[in-house]
Order: sequence, then structure tokens, then C-alpha cells
Amino acid sequence: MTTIRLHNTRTRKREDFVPISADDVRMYVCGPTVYDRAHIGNARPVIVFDLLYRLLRHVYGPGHVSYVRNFTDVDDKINARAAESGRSIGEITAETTRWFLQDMAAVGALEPSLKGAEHDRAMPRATAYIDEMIAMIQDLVSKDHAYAAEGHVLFRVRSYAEYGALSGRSVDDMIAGARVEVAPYKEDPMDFVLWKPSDAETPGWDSPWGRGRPGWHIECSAMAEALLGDTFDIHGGGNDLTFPHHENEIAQSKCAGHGFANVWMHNEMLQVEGRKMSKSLGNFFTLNDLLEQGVPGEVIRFVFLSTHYRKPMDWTDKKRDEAERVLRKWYTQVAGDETTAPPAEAVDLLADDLNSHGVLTLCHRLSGENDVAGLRGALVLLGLLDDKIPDWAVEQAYDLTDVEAFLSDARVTAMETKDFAEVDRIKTALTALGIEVQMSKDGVKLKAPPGFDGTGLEGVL
RNA sequence: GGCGAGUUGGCGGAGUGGUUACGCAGCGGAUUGCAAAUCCGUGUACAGGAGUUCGAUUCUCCUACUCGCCUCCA
Repeated sequence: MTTIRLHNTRTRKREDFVPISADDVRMYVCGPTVYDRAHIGNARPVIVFDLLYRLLRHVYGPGHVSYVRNFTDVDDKINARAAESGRSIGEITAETTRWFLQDMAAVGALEPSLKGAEHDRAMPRATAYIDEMIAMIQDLVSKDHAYAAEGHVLFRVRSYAEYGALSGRSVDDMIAGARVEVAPYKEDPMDFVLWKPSDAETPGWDSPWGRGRPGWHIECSAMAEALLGDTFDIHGGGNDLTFPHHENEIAQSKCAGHGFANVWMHNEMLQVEGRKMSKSLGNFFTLNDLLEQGVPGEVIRFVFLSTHYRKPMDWTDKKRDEAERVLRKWYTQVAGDETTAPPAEAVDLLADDLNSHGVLTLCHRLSGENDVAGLRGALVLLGLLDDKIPDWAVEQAYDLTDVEAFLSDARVTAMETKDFAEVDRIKTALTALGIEVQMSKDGVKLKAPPGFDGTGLEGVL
């Protein structure tokens, strides 16, 4: 069996991956807070961990992998969005969740699944696990790892000696550098909220500490335990979550007596044209914006896969264009073929800490060798190809036979008279329309650009 | 200030203790009426310094620079 090697943030080393149970390999990835469209950066962890999910399914079998990704549907940003828009929270979270799934499906991400369970249980909504969160908080309070104060419940960070191990910082350093306004009810500035009170307008649930809502960190700890058990294999997310989110998850779960995750994986951030994406720089856009502009999801995925997940990735128009050209070529090449197992070399590359770029390089080679089956298998493994070639890459059906004949006739005449003026005129005009003109001994061949509808041809004939 | 990741040819981007991939662009050639497409060929780049070593781009340390995180942003 292929040995997968993964970089573990916890140990800062690339390690052989040994699942707790090869019968059910379990992975948890932090999902979105559903208050708005997913921006392009949100797609990176989704694509990265989708790739890992596909690799795990390939190595251990599709029925032997459990992958959970949550939706955070209780959050102050959602509350704020509801207040400013006048819409209900339920409406906003339902719509945003739908958008998220559509956008991620467009970039080839499989939906998570849980071995032996209903499919949608693998994508838990935080609000469906409030009872589990309350139970976990009660447990932490009973073990003295948490305390109630003024309607809040706070995690006592000093009670967990290992706090900071994942992100490599000491509690004292954190306090020294913290720009935190310390709430008066906190025993220690580093303590974080497990539960907070809700007023009448804010969503809330009854609890031993009064009506309130959970803090963000406890959600993932509770849902991971409920769905994957108290010890599982891989926990993933963007590297901006390493601290404090993942550090806090570890503290909560470990103190509750769970083994929690063995391997921690973090993807690097995404930049746009060399700069951090932000609304103030005007380079902020959503996945949906790109899709609406006609950028195919496969092209977006290709660009993401062309940089290793642990390196910063830059989204540029140049990369987008190049990705489209390459994919169009490959898709044309593998069209009509049957999908077979991916080349072992492709699997090995991916197994080496997800060397997706290496697999793309291999695809270039397979394409050059015209190894259609290998190329197709590799593309399927990468999630760049399903059963059929995407519509945008299918050779355009626009019939140019008449034009080909017309040009061919003119060319035959020109060959005799040695006067190529008319042929050149036609060629130039066709090229201006975006049509690719190929002339050889065998005759004339024309290729219409994507979406060509014949407009402008009357001026040529 | 602390912590983390990164720095490879014109651009993108892999990888390796000892001849550095691959893609794009460029250049040369084949082919073509000319092109396009295709094919062939072509590039002495590994941030700087010190150390370990017979030998380092690859390991260690230091410096510089870039990016991210430091209470809820993937």
C-alpha cells in the first residue's frame, strides 16, 4: 500500500501517515462561517483538503474515509449581517450555505462524507450540536478547566500546561505581545470564551449559565468528537487558524480527556497579483465573481494545484490564462477515452505531502508522450476531470466547412498564380475573428474559438 | 516585540549531499507560399555570510528581505 507522507504542524516535520484505523481514516477540516459569499481565498483549504480526501479514498478505499467539514451558523458576524439587512438569520445562513456548496462543487470539491452515516451528517451545522457543546463545557467546568463568570464560561488557559505547543508560543509571550482589552470577569487575560450570554435580540439557547450561545472554538471540538470520536487522524485548516482557533480546540479537547487529532495540517494563504487580498486594496473578489466572469472552475482548481499548499499562492490573470490553455489542450487529448486507474507515479507524488505541482508536471510529460490513459487517470486523481470533458473545453461545433472550402479554393488558385493576396486577406480576416487557421499540404483546417457563433463571417466570404 | 512560513533562471514553479526538473516567454531549426499548429534543439537560477563535509542549492547557525498570525479572517 502507498505510504502517505504529510507535514505535521504539531511536529514541524514531514511524517509517514499511519491511520488509527485503515478501515476508517478520519479527517476534520474547519468550514466556513456562513454570512457571505466565499471569497477566492476560502477556496484554498477546500481544494487542498479535497485533494487529500481524494488521495485517502484512493489509498484506503472510498468507503474507508470519513471527512467532516462544519458550517458555523452561529456567530456575531451573522447576527450583524441579519441586523443590517433586516433578514432572518436562518435565511442568511441557509442561502450562504447553498452558495458555498455550489461554488465549491464548481471547483471540483467533493462533498464530505462520513463512513456508514447519512451524507449530510458530514457537514454539521453548529446549531445542531448545541447540546454536545453544553455537555462538553460542563465537563470542562467540572474538571476545573473552565469557570463561569457573569453569564460567561471561560476556559482557564493556565490549567493546560501544553497551551501554545501547536503554534510554538508561550503563554507569557502571548500576554506580553497581546493587544487585548481584558474583560473584568477574566481570571487571566489569555482565557477565552466557551459560552457567552445572549440578549433578547440575539440567538440563544438555555444552559446551566443562563440563555446564551457558544464561543467559536468549542464548536469544532464538540462536533469533531460527536462525529469522529475523541481521537482521529487529521485536522486541517488555513494557517491563520493555527492560533488561536486550533490551539484552543486542542486545549479544550485534551482537557476533556480526548486524544483529538494526531496530524495537524495547515495551508498557506492566498494573495492576488502579489498583494494581500483586501477590500481596501480593491483586489477582493469572490469565487462566484470569477465563475460569473466565465472562468471555469477547473481553471481555478488548476491554478490552486500548481502551487504547493504550504507555500503562499498568488492568483494572477496570467496564471489563469495559462491554466485555461493547458487544460483545453489536455481535455481535447483525453476526450472520448475511458477512465482507468491513475499512474502509480501520480499517486506517489501526491502521497509525498500533496505534491500537486509534481503531478501537473507529470501530466505535461504524459501529454507529450500521448499517454492518453495515463493523462486521463492523473487528471481524475487531481479532481480536474470527472466522467466527461467540461463543456467549455469541448471542441466547438460551429460548422466552418463552407469557409474552409472557400479558403481552400482560393489557396489552390493562389498556388497556381503565385498571387497570395486574396488568401492572405481571408486568413487575416479569419484570424481577426479569433479563428485559428492551419494550412498544410493536406489542406485547410479552421478552428473556431470557444463560443463562436458565426458573427463577422459574412464580411470574409 | 514574539511565533510561523518562505526567498530557485525573464516569469511561474518542483526537487536533490556530488551532471538541477517541468511549463510559459525568448532564441535557433524542421515544416509552411508566408504564417499558425506541431516537432526538435537551446538556458551554467538555487537571497547573503559562516560552519559541518572530500563535496551544499540541498544539513546547521547568523543576517537581510517578503508574507502571515498574535481573541473569533481559510
